Amino acid sequence: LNKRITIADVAQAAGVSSQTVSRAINDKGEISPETRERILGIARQLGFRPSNIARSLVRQLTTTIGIVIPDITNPFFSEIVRGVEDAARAHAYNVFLCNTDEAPERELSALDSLLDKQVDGVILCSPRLEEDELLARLEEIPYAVLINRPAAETLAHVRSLSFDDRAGACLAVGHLLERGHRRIGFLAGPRRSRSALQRLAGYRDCLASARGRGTPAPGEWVLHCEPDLAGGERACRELLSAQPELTALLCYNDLVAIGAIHAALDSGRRIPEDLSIIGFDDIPLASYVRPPLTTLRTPKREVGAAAMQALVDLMEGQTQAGLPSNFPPELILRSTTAAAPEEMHL
Amino acid sequence: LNKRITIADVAQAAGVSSQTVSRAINDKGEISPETRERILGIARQLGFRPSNIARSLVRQLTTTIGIVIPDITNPFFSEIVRGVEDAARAHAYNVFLCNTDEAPERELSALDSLLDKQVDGVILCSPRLEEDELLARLEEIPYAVLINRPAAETLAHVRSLSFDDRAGACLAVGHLLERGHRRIGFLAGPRRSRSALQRLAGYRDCLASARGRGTPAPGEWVLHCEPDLAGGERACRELLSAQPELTALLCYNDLVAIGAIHAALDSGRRIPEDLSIIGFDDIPLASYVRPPLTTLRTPKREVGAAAMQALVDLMEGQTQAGLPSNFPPELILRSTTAAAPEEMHL
DNA sequence: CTGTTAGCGCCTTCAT
DNA sequence: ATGAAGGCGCTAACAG
Repeated sequence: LNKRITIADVAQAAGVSSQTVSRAINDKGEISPETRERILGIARQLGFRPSNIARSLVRQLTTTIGIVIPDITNPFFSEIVRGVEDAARAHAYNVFLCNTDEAPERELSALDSLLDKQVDGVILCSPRLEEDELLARLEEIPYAVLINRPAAETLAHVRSLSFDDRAGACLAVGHLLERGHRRIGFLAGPRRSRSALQRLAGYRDCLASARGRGTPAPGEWVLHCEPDLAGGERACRELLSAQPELTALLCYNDLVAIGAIHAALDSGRRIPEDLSIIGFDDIPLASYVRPPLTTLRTPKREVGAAAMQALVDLMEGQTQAGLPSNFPPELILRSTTAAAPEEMHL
Repeated sequence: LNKRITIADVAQAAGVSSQTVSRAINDKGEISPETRERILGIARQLGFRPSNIARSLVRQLTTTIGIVIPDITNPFFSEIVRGVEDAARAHAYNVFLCNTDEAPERELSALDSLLDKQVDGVILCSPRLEEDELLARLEEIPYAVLINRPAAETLAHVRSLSFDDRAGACLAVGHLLERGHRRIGFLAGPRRSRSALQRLAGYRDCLASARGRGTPAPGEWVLHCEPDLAGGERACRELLSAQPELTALLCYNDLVAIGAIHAALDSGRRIPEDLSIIGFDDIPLASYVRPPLTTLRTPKREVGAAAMQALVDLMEGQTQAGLPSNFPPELILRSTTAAAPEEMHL
């Protein structure tokens, strides 16, 4: 409709060169305060908005970043994204959101479209890409921060932050062991998820060391599943009917745990009297479910914010020294765990 | 590091003018198929990526849109955003995400930054801006779709989609009335939210008509609250202690309802025997909570997708005829509602 | 302190 | 079917 008004229009109206206008709006030193104010006044009055895309073209910087996650609908990721966006706003960045549904090819095309848009950096959350493909894409990206996936150390423009999933799983298993549980199952989440694998490793290690050397937990106690309510419900039903001797269940995340509670209750088990359940992440709803869920709290927002901060540091060429890169979960005791039923305590 | 490779580089390598390369990558007609293929081959081989920002500068189009919402952490909005993003991807748009925490000034600055980035359009979800400020901003935006806020009909570049909150609230109240409830409270959500006001209107109308002409529900049965778990919990506690005669509670959304269940259970009430509760939205967790929540399902993803489609139609100058703009909720009966206790049924 | 010249990478005329 | 000139809106690098 009404044509875009440019720096040249302002310049003409102010009777100066467009360069002077540029200096005024960019608050560069070399300009007299009076003319600066005068120009700014005229600009405002004309309704002038600098074109970021023109600016980006010359600066080769867009003050834009991308975040790619499996699914914004998952509370775990929406918390991370919130942390990222808050931090991004504080640094005057805008953020592109991309969902991939854990599909590697969607990850690829998300990264492609972000590269096309010339984002200054990207935050990649729980990538499912194969190592070589990930590395290939990472080479094209100016700066990247990976969440829950170690970065090749050779890449100076890439950083990696992780939740300490292994330690978290250990904490959970330790708690159950203390309460006398010995037959502990694990609803393990997606097979391709790194955090699922880490949590599995923590579960295995802790359980094995408690059972004495050379006696790992039976593989039948572990069942992979979709990381959502339906996945947890289905997996719990299946696992409990195959392994009815289990007295406790560690779950990949809170959604899975809540699904599992549902299935266990349906099967006539009482929680926690007959079956203890521990979740992972401590989503806001965890304490509102019945019974309130014992879980491992992961600092989701903090990690999101830290990822953005790391990205900014990377982009500004600052040092990364001293910034934490491994975020330990915290055990939150609520009401889904109790002493093991009919079990010899020590 | 390695300099960006441009259309000119490809042109040189192919021994043609950059114009020809441009024609090749844009698949314009006027070029021989052979040279086109040859150029495309060279481009691929050189790792050429067209610069979207240069392209945007000349075309004055960015294939980018923005969505502004109160909080991505709220499952209601994350579902809408997911619908938007899916549809956007299908149309080759990227989407900027902005959270406002329902703060009008944050809405303003979100819109500002989106305008600076020259998005082609924006989807504004549950805006809290005053009418005049909203209109002022809308004028600067090329195209906009509002969700849950009627647009001024004079604005040809703006469309509006809404959930039929009023009808939904009526449905809920009707269900409760049928079950014999007469003293029905409403945990009404944010005072400034339009959908809260609509739901309140539906609640009032239906209740008043049931109680006979001229006898509206007492104002003390309504309490506004934050639209989250803690808000619902607190408000329920307060409302029940002030109005212990209530036998049913309609809640602004599922989060509030779940918080309310928590508070009601804590106060010693049984649900649904002593108190019936109805939520709004049907978030995924609604059926996993104990007792499973009776609620009104709003088509969140569909509305998100419809909003994006409407925006695309607007941007492409297509007609909007026949597209729905009012989305009715559906009553989902689960286990938090029952017949009113000790009440004369009819 | 201010203005001029150039060019970011691409596409839209218009020629050829 | 292809090329040459010009410009999208802005800023860097020099002048003055």
